[in-house]
Amino acid sequence: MAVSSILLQAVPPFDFWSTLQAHGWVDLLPNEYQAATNSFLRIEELSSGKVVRLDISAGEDDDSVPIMIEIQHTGKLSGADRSQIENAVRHMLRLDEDFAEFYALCRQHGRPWSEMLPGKGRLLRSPDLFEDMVKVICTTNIQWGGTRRMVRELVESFGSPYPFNSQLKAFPKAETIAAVPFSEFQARLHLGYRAAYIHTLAVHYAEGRQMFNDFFKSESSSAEIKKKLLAIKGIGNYAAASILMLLGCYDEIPVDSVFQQLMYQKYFHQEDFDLKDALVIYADWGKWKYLAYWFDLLTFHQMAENERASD
DNA sequence: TTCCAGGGGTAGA
DNA sequence: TCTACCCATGGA
Repeated sequence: MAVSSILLQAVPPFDFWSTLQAHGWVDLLPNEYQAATNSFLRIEELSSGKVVRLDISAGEDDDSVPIMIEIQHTGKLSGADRSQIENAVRHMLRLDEDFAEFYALCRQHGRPWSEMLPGKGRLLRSPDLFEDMVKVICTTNIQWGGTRRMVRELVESFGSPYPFNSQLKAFPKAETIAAVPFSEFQARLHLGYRAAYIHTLAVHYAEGRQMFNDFFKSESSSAEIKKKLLAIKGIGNYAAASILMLLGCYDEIPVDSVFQQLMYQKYFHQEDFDLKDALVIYADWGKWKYLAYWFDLLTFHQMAENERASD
């Protein structure tokens, strides 16, 4: 086994821990949170075919936050391999996104947003859009434990194994799933009615990867991207808002049971409400609605947790 | 055993 | 645009 390393610099303010913990993505394979070191590992299949293990952690510094990537691999990493790993981690941690405008809005709003510390607000994502789209479909109409199970089944059944520990696998490529007959794909996993959505997505993604990657182009408005997302079977309003967030567009709220529960408990005093009235609550956040809602949700749960602890 | 989850597709109004 | 109904699966 060979070990290499890459050091990145995150421009402050940057909060590594909250980026990992802000939503559940760090707990979905092939990511694995390492609580003892406040880091996470990830098995990544590179374009060169190498399957490597990444251990990603962060240090403390006043001027910049060093992001350390330890890479365990076979043979020698090429320049292209190293570049791909660096870009993947930059993308996952959103090192190139600028949240200054959001932080300024937080300071203008009252609590809880005024307590938003700069550096927070980022939500971890996957290096590849296909992985994030599949994972979002796996969050629909199921509890979180079911999402973790379905993603685990996908990785264990179709992911490329890490050469030094075949128990560890990368997230399956769209091409890999597309090459499996649907009947076999459906039989080997327990995805319910989502099996057809995910298999069809894999086929289309493998055929037209560039079309999906065009979602990242800045000239596409989030409304245009949303329209394209809604045309994909298995993706409705909730999933589209979630995928837009993962793409870096925060202007749509993912209306699901979690959102409804927050509205019911915090804003409508345990009474029925109209969805339009609920969405008005975040209307003045413009293109930052998702982050405003998500921080509201996290702090509401944190306060409830604190109250339980003090009882 | 029943209910429903970090919903979505479809048909019909 | 809105509503009713159906969809697989497994945890609570």
